[in-house]
Amino acid sequence: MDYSKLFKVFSDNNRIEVVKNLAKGVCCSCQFKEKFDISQPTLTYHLKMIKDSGLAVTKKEGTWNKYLIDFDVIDEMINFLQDLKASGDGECKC
Amino acid sequence: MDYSKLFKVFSDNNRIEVVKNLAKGVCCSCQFKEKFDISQPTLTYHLKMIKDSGLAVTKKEGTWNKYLIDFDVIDEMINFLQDLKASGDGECKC
DNA sequence: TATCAGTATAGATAAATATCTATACAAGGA
DNA sequence: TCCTTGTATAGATATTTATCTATACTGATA
Repeated sequence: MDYSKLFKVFSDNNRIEVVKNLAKGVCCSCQFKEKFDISQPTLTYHLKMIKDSGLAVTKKEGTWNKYLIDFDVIDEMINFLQDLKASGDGECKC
Repeated sequence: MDYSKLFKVFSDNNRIEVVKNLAKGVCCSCQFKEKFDISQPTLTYHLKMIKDSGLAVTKKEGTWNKYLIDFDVIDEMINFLQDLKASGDGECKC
């Protein structure tokens, strides 16, 4: 699990919005076009990045290519952050 | 709260390691030097970025500048991801 | 089969990023 | 007050990123 790749998805505000929409079930590019002020190739670029990180999977249905969030991966991110919290108490050990 | 800035902190593997160390209470730069193969100015650059995101605060003690993780901010990130999960069921609504 | 709609790739580019070396600043101690 | 140590800034640079336009590919349908 490459956490840097995963967290990088959320390092861009356009991508955060794309992911939020995917999570809500907006899975077709056609629906994004109305919502964002970015070109179709740029949207494809972001979707590919989200897919490559492991956060989404694709399902081809005829002409449409559906992107679906893998909620287990979000859980892994949450676990990562919770482990980080549990690893210390914030006190300096110097 | 600028989530893109916050998540960007974790988009670089060196920074992830720095944050992990900070969380464990390794708060002085001197201790990082032995652990990482990066120069002192590069480490300062990463620490500044972590601070600017809000994930850490600094406390000057004489010559030393201590960096301390704000665990509440990690909680906010966890909440963000949990809200994302709660926002849908992964089913396509097209 | 020719066309159309949806999607992806190629190529270009401006901006951001991660890194370095050299230098400056700041606080404590000889 | 000068030196040392810890830290930050300046300036340079190679790489990565986000974005675009133009083009290609892929299925469905007339």
